[in-house]
Amino acid sequence: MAALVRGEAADEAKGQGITGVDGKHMQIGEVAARTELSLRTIRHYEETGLVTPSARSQGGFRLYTETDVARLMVIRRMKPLGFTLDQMRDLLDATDRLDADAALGAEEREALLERVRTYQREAAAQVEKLRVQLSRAEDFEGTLRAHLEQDAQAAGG
Amino acid sequence: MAALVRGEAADEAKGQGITGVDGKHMQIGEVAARTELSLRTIRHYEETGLVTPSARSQGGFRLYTETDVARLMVIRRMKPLGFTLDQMRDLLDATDRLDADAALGAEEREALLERVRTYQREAAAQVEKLRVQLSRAEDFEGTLRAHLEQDAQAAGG
DNA sequence: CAATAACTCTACCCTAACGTTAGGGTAGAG
DNA sequence: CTCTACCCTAACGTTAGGGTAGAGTTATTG
Repeated sequence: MAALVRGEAADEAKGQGITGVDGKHMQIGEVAARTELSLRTIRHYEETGLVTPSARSQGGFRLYTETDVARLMVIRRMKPLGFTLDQMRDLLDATDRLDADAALGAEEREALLERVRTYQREAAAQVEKLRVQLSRAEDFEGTLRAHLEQDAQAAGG
Repeated sequence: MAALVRGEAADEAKGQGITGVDGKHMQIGEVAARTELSLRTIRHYEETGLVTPSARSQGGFRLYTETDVARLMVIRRMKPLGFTLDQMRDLLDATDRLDADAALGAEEREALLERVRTYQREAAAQVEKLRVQLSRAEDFEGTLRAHLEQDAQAAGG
């Protein structure tokens, strides 16, 4: 099991001031606090089929498990890679099915793997882009600071 | 002069297969190639008042100078910092006016400097965010690769 | 059993920064 | 002319949410 998304750590939750409706499920607000994602974002992820809450309350409140939260965390890590939500859904689907392991035709299995490999390559490429962006940003920030210092000189001298 | 945007390097341009309509101006396509920005993006920057081409041809083609290109390059470096186009316009306005140097009331001058300083602080903060994102991205990419390797094992063993 | 605070729901409109057509004009070579 | 390679405007589409309204739900307290 090398699941991208792992859950079932509900035990740990109890001890932490977590209001857990029934100790196993939590409402969207708590999930938002823990993932640092907005309510709107989390709902949006559901709208686009990225993360569906494991349950709903009688009154219709979304109820999430630790697994759901873990999945959201994965998505949060993916975000900087610039994937669209659709791509993320696609990738998570693939890894989910690979992890379900069980009985997959060798052919289907290979197809899934190839899909994941493609994303991995794209991810690597994006990491490179991020590096470039970071250095450009640093560069700019430096220029800006230099500009200020130099300008302060102009004023003082 | 520590201008954020510098131009007037038209000399260097001549030697480089640049079609320069009249040696001093170039059309949008060439600008796009040199800045690695899309035509749409460049036009959009004009729509929002970020970079106005220095001239137009008889027929209405946008004509850019080296200075314009330099300005676009600055913007490109700013992009990863997550500023909005409005903020960039604002900042470029400020630095432009500071560089025009000449006669600025000490008061106005200080106001401009403070504006720039604010952006500089925000830039620094964003650089930090970018670092976090980069590390999250690397992290994810690594996880994904590990996942694949591990999965290859599962298949082989 | 209210009442109430705190939270959540759906539905819908709004935004930024472009992408993407569609339909048409321009520059310059042959 | 006519071709080809560019360029133009106008306008709607897309992505990833933000914000708000109006109404319902849960948990708590008297």
